[in-house]
Amino acid sequence: MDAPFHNKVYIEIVKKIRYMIEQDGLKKGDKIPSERELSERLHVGRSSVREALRALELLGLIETRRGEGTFLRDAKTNRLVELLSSFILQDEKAIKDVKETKFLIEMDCLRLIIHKKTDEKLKNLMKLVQEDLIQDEEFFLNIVKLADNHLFYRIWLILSDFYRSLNMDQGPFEKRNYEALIEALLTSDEKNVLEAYKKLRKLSI
Amino acid sequence: MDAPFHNKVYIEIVKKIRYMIEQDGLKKGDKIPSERELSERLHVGRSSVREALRALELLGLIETRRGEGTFLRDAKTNRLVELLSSFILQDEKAIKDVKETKFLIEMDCLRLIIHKKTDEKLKNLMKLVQEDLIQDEEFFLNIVKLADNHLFYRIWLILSDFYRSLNMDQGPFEKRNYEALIEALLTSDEKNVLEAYKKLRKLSI
DNA sequence: TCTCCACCAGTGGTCAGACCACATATATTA
DNA sequence: TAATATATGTGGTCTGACCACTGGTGGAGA
Repeated sequence: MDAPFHNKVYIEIVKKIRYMIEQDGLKKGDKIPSERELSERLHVGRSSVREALRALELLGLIETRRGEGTFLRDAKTNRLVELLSSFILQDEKAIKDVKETKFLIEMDCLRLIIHKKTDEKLKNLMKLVQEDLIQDEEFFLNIVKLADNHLFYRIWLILSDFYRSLNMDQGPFEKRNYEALIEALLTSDEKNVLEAYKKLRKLSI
Repeated sequence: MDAPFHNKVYIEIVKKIRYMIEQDGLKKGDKIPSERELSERLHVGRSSVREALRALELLGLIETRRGEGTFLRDAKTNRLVELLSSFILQDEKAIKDVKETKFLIEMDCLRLIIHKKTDEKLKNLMKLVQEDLIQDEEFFLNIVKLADNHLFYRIWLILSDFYRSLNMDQGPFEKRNYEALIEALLTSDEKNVLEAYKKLRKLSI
C-alpha cells in the first residue's frame, strides 16, 4: 500500500512505530496499539504489521503477551546478542574484536571519569565492592554509567552481553584489583588508573 | 504446530534455519530455500516463515531479492551498530556524546595502530594527504580501517554519518596537522600521537 | 543456424479472513 | 457478597489469493 517504490512495507511500519513511540512519548513498559489497530491506522495488512513487530521483538525492543498486548521493553536484555553471536561469533577475529572493543571502551570511560566530579559515587561503588555486593559486570556497569556518555553506555551494554555469551574464563573476582582501580580513579591520575585497569584485566599492553 | 508449549513458531523457525545453514554448510551469498519450501519442510504456515525471515533480515543476517530468493549475507556487516543508531541514538540526540564518542574511538584506533605494523600503509596515507586527495573524513576512515577492529569500524561509520549530519563547523582542513599525526604514528609513541591528534581536533584535555 | 523476444514458472511482497489460545473485564448466578 | 459464566479484546497461526519481479525457455523471425 504505502510505498511500493523502494522500501518494504514492514520497514515503513518499523519506522512509523518508532515515530509513534516518539510522538506519544511512550516509555518502557507502556503498551503500544494492537496489531489490528496498527493495521487499520497505517492502512496495511495485519501480516505486514506482524512482520515488523516480530522483527522488533527479536531485537528485544518490544515484548508481546498473548491476550494482553504488545509492550515496549527495556532493551537491556535482548535476544539480539544470542542471535548475532550464534550467527557471527564463530569467527575468531570477531571474538577478539568484541573483547578488544569492550576493554577499550571501558578504558575510555575511565578516562572520562577522571575529568568529572564523581568522588562520592566512586566511594559508594567502593563500598559495594567491599561488601561483596557486586562482581565484575555490575562493577563496570557502574563505571560506564559514571562516564556519563549515553552512547558508550549503550554500546557497552551490547558488548557486555556479547562478552558474557562467549563464556570466557575470567578467573575469580579479585576484589583488591577493583578496589585499587577505584583508588586510582580517586587520585585522578590517568596513568595510575590505566595501570590498575590493565592489572585487573590482566592486559599486557 | 511445532512447539505449542512456550516458544513461538517463528522463533523455532529461526533456530531451524540456523541449524539448516550449519548442516548444509551454507556460506555467505548462498541461497536458502524459498519461503514456500521452508513452509512445507517445517510444516508451518508461510506467514510464520516470513516473520522469522523478516526478523533475520532486519538483523542483517539475510538478504531477500524479490523474484530471486533469500540469501545469506556476510555476517560481518551486521546491524549491531545500525540498530544502536536508529533506535537508541535517535532517542537521545546527545550531540555532545556523539562528538565525544567519535573522538575517543578515533583515539582508540590510533592506539591500536601503534601496536601494529602499518608503516607502509601509513606512508601511503601520507601521500594522499600531501597530494590533497583526501580530507578529514576519509583520512580517519583510513585510520579506523588500519586499526583492524571491525566493530570499531562499524561504530565509527555510524558516528561519522551522524557527525556529518550535525554540520558542525570543523574549520579548514589543515594539512600539516594530519601530516604531523602520521609522523607521530610512525614514531610509535603514544604520547606524541595523542598530542598530535588533540592538536588536530583542537581538544584541550 | 542464430538471435531476439514473448511467455511462463518460481520467488518474494502483501492482503484478507478465518480460527485458536489466552487474559481481562463484565454480567450472571448461587 | 462471592463465585462462576460469558463476552470481548489480544496475540498466534494458517490458508489462499493476488501482485511484482527475475530468470530461463522455447518459438518466431532473420
